[in-house]
Amino acid sequence: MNPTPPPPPRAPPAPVPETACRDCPLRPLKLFHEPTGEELELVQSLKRRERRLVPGEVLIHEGQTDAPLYTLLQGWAFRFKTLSDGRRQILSFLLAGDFIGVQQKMGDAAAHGVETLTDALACVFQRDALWELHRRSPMMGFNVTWLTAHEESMVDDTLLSVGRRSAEERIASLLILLFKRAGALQLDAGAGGVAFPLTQQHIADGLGLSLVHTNKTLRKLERHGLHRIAEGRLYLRDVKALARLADLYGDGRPPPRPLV
Amino acid sequence: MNPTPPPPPRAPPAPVPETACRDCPLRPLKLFHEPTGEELELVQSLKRRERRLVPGEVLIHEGQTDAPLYTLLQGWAFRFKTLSDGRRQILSFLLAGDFIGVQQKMGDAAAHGVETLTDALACVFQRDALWELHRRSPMMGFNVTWLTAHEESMVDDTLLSVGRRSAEERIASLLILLFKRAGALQLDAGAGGVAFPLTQQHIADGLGLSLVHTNKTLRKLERHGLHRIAEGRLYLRDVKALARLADLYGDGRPPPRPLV
DNA sequence: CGACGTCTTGATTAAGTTCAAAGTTTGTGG
DNA sequence: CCACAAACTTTGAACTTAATCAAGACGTCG
Repeated sequence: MNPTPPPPPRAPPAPVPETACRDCPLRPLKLFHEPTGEELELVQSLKRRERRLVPGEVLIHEGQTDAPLYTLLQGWAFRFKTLSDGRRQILSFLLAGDFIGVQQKMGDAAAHGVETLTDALACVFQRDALWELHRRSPMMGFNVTWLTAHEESMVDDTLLSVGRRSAEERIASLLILLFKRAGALQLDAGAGGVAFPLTQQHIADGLGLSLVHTNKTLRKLERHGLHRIAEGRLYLRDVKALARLADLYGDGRPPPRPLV
Repeated sequence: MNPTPPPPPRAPPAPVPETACRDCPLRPLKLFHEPTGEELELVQSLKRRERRLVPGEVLIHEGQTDAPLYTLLQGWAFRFKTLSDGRRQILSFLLAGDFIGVQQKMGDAAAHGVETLTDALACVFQRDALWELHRRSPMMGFNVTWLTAHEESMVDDTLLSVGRRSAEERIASLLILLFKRAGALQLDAGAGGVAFPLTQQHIADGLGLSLVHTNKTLRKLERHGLHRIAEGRLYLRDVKALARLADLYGDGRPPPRPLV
């Protein structure tokens, strides 16, 4: 079917100074709820350390039993599952502000792996942070539920794509969705495109397509002037046409969401 | 691509006596956590009423903005999304004990529809029950997060299937998974098979396949003696072979989970 | 330079879709 | 209890999309 080569290994990260939650680089983005001082303190108290990662580094191994909780502070990553013969499906892409590891419910084995696409920085929380969050702040607990539900609805979208959209449609919708997410995180909106660290293999694995067919479809859309990917950036040339292809409805800015 | 005919309409349900949470028919199944008296009272206080449903009835419409929260007490249902030309993807199947509606985050439009497969009974909760649950019982809030994460991990599994498994493999894994879930809910284990209300169209829509190909693949597996579906029941004849096909690992009983 | 990872393209093949048509089961009303 | 309609299942045949196979081009890094 569709095996995927093993991820590229690289040198381990060097130690770095820590960021205080109150100085979290993500807060100024007004993409998130304004936390109270108490909430900030609570999160800070649960944060164990930071972890700096290089591209292709595995944050959580499939089947790992003791994975901690993370919040991605910088960079891109993705969640994935693999079949025993190597076929891989990327379940979702993770960007700054995404919460990682709620799925491996309590002491259970991680049902999916997490790997970085770029250099990245992640907050590491102690294993019982999830419970502490709920126990000590119902609001933060509620936020975690919200984030988890939000994450699920992104997987729902992908499942719709992979199950029912053609290759062209899948790619169009992925490009639009990632463009929006990445755009929301960078100060200057879409003008000069957004950073786009995926290889075609990642796109293929995220959409249930083969590498070759992904390439051909991507080229076709590009030839028709719908988009362009160059030097690690994505430019949408004809959002209308892409949206039409993708059969995407909603377009409003995403509502503010919690940050843990 | 793959349009789906509209769901069959039927007469509206008649009013019925309500069930008290403390007499919840699901509790005895020891499939769920043992709730404290307080928790039971809390849930009871948030429960508004019950809703009895016939097969093919829509519990939540795609895009509906004021959908309440439900817990499915009896029967089967499924969550789905539809493309504007009618192609439909079933996102997950819902069985007794499943919590419905967490995804439509707070006052937002439901991103997916929910429809029954059988006669069903659902507990209806007031709209702010999600928050009340968190606020008044961190443990119940935590349970909601757990359930949401669990639900996501089921979608993850389906995405792996639809993205990377062949038709045979997809069907094998769906049959096994549903067999386990349904089996866990009926007192007598798999001996005589489990109730199985899906039509081939539902299987197709759940696996991203066409109806015709689903039928052919199903027949093939049946001819090879792997399973049998008859009179609305599913019998697994060769679980080993099915599991091998599906490339399924874990087999232990599912851990007890919360019931809200 | 050579090795490796990524992208690109053409040719061939296979899995799955679409079309068409019967056959079967189930529910309804007379 | 029968007749009929509707929904569901089954099968064959033609067609299409996407996978697989095979090479080559390009770029980066040691």
